[in-house]
Amino acid sequence: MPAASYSSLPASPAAAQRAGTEQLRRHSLALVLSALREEAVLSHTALSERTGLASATVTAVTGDLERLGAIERQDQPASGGRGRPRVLFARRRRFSHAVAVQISSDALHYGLADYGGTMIDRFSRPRDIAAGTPDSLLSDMGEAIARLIQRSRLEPAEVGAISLSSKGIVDADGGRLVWSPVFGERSVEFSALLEHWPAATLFVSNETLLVAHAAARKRMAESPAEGGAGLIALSLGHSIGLGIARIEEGQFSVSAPNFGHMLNAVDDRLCRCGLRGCIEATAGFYGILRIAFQVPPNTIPARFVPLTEIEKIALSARQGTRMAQHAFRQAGLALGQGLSRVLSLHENLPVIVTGPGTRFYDLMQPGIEEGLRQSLHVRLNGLPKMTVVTDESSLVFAGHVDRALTAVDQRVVGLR
Amino acid sequence: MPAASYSSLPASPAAAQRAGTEQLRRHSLALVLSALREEAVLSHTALSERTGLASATVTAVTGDLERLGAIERQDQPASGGRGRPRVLFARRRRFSHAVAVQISSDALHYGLADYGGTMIDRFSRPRDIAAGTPDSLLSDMGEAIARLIQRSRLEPAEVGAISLSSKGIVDADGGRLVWSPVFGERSVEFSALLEHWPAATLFVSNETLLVAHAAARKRMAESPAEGGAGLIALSLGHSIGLGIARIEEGQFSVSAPNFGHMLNAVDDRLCRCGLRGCIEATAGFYGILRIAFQVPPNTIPARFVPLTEIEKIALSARQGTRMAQHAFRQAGLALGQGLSRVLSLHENLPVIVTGPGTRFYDLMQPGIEEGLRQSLHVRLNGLPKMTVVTDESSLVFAGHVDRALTAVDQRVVGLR
DNA sequence: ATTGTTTTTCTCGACAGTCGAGAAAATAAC
DNA sequence: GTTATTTTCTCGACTGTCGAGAAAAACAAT
Repeated sequence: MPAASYSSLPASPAAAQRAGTEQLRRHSLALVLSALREEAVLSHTALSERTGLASATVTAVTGDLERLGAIERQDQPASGGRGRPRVLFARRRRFSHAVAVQISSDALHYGLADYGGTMIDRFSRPRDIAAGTPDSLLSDMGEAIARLIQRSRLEPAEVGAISLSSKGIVDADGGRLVWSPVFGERSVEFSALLEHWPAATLFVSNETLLVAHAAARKRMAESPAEGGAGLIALSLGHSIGLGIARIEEGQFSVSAPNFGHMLNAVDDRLCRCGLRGCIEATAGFYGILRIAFQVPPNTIPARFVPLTEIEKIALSARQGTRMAQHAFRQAGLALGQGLSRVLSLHENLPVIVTGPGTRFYDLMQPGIEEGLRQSLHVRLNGLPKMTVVTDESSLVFAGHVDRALTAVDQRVVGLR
Repeated sequence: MPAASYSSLPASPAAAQRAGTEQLRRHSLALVLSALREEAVLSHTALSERTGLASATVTAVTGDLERLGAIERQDQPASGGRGRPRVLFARRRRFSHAVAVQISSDALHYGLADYGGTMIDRFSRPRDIAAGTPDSLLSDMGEAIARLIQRSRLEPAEVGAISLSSKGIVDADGGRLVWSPVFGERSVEFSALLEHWPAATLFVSNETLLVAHAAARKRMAESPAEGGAGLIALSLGHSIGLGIARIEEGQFSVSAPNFGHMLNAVDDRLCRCGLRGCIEATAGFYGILRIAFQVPPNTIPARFVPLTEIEKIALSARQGTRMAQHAFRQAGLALGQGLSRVLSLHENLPVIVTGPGTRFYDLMQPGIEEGLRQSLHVRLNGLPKMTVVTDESSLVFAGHVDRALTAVDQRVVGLR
C-alpha cells in the first residue's frame, strides 16, 4: 500500500477529442472487440453480458463491425438448447495479420498471427553476433519477414502490424533500438522496415516488457474483478530485463525500466555498457561466470556465455563448491537489492521470474531474499510473491500478438 | 525516451460504468469545472473555447452547475466592448471548503480554503516531538481543525474535504500513516478525525507527493499543449522525500515512492528506520551531521537536528573544512545515485528540488551530478534538468487545495 | 428618441447513441 | 401442426451534443 498514488482531472480539455456522442460508439466498438479477444467466439447475449451494453446496442455495434469486416458470424448451428439458435460472432481471421520478431542474441524468431490471435506460421534463424551490423540485421529481417508473408500467401497490405522485441533500451515512439547488448550504442532504426509493408504499424518493445504485458493480460482475463495493482516481470539470462505492468480500473499500462543497468553498488565490476556497478555486471550470466572463476571484476565481459557454462558452475555450486555458490549468492543479492528499489518506487507487486536463468533460481533465491529484506519497504510489506515461469518465449510471443492486435483494434475503432 | 511505456485497452468491460450518454454529460461537467479552476472567472464564450464544447452545450452544462450550486454568475457588468455584455461564471466560493494540515516534525500548519481555491484562514501550532503520541496528535488536530472552522463561522457540513500531509509512508486509501519519522512504525489512524465532519472526504498524502502535484498542475496550466512526461519533486531536509508526477494525455497521476528509505549502499550507516544504508542515512540532515563530525556511522540518529546546526557545517564547508565538504559530497552522491535509479525506472524527468536543504544545494550539487553520471541511463540521456524551488510550504498547500477541490469537483459531477 | 451595429448568449431542430420492452424468429418438444 | 422456449432484432423514448440562427443587451450614430 505505501507508495501512494492517484490520478487527477482531465485538465487539458481541448485535447484531441472529436465530436460528442460518436466517442461513445467508439468506446462500445472497442468493448466488443476486446471481449472477442478474451473469448474467441461469443453470442449476441454473451456479448451483451460481458460488455455491459444493452442488447439493442450490441446489435448496432456488431452490425458496424461486420460492415467493417472485423468480425463475422459463424454459421455453425451450435445446436444447443431449445429456442432460437444463437448467432456466434468471432473476429474475422483474415481481416489483418501481425508479424512478430523476437530478436535475441543468438537467433531471430519470427512468427505470423492472424487477427484471431492464432499463430499460423513461425520459424527461426540463427544469428551470428560477431559478424552482424545494424544494417545487415535490418536486411536479414526484411527478407525473413517477406518470406514469412509469402509462405502464407498474404498481400503486403494484409499485414497490419509488425512487432519487434529485443533486450536493451528501446525508443518505442521512434521505432529505434537505442542501446542493445550486441550493438551497444550503435542504434538500429527499424522504421526503415516499414517501406515494404505500408499498411503496418511498427512496434519496438523491450522483450521483458512484453512478458509483463502478456502476464498482466492473462491475469486480468482470469480474475477480471481483481483490481490487483499489477506485476513485475524479471528476466534472468545473459542480461537482466524487467517489465512493470500496472493495472488500474481495468486498464493496464506497462513500462520497461532500464533495470539491468540500474546502478547497484559502487564496485569495480565492469558491465557490458562500459560502466561499473550495474546489476547486470553481477547478476547477468557473464557476471556470475566472472565471480565464480575469480576473474578480476574489471575484465571486459564475454560477449556471449553459452548456457552450458553456467550449468557447469551451477552443478559445482550444488556439489558444494564455495566460489560457485558465492557467485550465485552475489547475483541474487544484486537482484534482490535492485528489486527492493523497484518495489520502493511502486507498490508491493508480485514478481514473475522468467528467462534461461530460472534454472538457477534455487541457487539465487537466498541472496534475492536477503537483498530484498535490506529495505524498509520490504520490511513493512513483506517479501513480494515470486513465481517462476520457465517458458519465456511463449509469453513474449503472446505479448507481441496482443500488443499488435490491440493496435489493429484501435485502428478499426477509429474508422467510425 | 528509453524507459518505454504505453497503456492498453479497456479489457475489463463491465466495470463500474453507468448508463451510456449520461457519462458524457459528466465529462462535460468536469471539463467546465476544471476550466474554472485554471482560470477563476470565465465567460460563456471563453468556456466554450477552453473546453472545446459547443456554445449550446455550455449553456446546458452551466445551467446544471448553477442549479447544483457549484458555480454562479457574477453580476459585474464587466463593461468592456460594444455588444451584449458577457456573463461571467465563477465557482461559488461558499459551496464547499477544504481543510489542509501540513504535519511536520516541529509544527502543525493548518489552512482553510474555499471552493474558489483561496486561503481564507491559516495558523500554525508548535509540536512537541518528544511528548507526543499518535493519540495526542489526533486530538490536538481535532481541536485545531474545529477552531479553524469556527473562526470562519462555518457549519461542519460545509467542510468538503480534509487533506493531511506528512513526511513518511502513507496508506492513502486507508487514511493511515504507516511509517513516520516521529512515530516510526506506530501508525496513526487519521480516519477517526472524520467523525466530526461527516460531509468531508479525507486525504492523507506524503508531503512531497503534494509538491509534485502542485508543480505538475502549474506546469500544465502554463503550457497545456506540452505532452511533457512529468516531473520529479525532491525534498531535502531532516528526511528525504520524493514525489513523481507523470503527465499523459492531459491527465496526470502522481505517486510518492519510498525514496528516503530506498536502499542506497550496503554500508554501516544506521537510519532512523532501524535499517542501514538508506539514502536518508547519508543525505538527511542527521546523516550529514554524523559524517561531518565523524560520529560512528552506526550511532543512533538524532531525532531532530536544528537547521542552524547544518548551517554551521555548511559555513565551515564553504570555508574549506575538508570533513564538512566531504559530508555534503557524500549526501549529494547518495541523492544522485538514488535519482539515477528513479530515472532508470521512469523517463528522464526534470527534477524540482525543495525543502530546507536547498540552502546547501551548492554544496551537494557536485556529488549529485557525480552520482547521476554513474548510470547508463544518465549517460545516454544526459543529466536531468534540476530546478531549485525554495518555498516548499506554499507548494505543499497548493497541492493540498488542488487535490481536495478536485475531489469535491468529482463529487459534484457525480450528482448528475 | 430612434435606429443601426456589434457582440454575446440563448433557443431550436437535427442528429447520434443508448436503453427497455416487446415483437419476431427459429428451434425442440409434444 | 401446435406450443413452449430461447434468442435476436426492432421500435420508440430519452439523453446528450452540435450548428445555425434568433434574441438580448450594450454602444454609436443620426
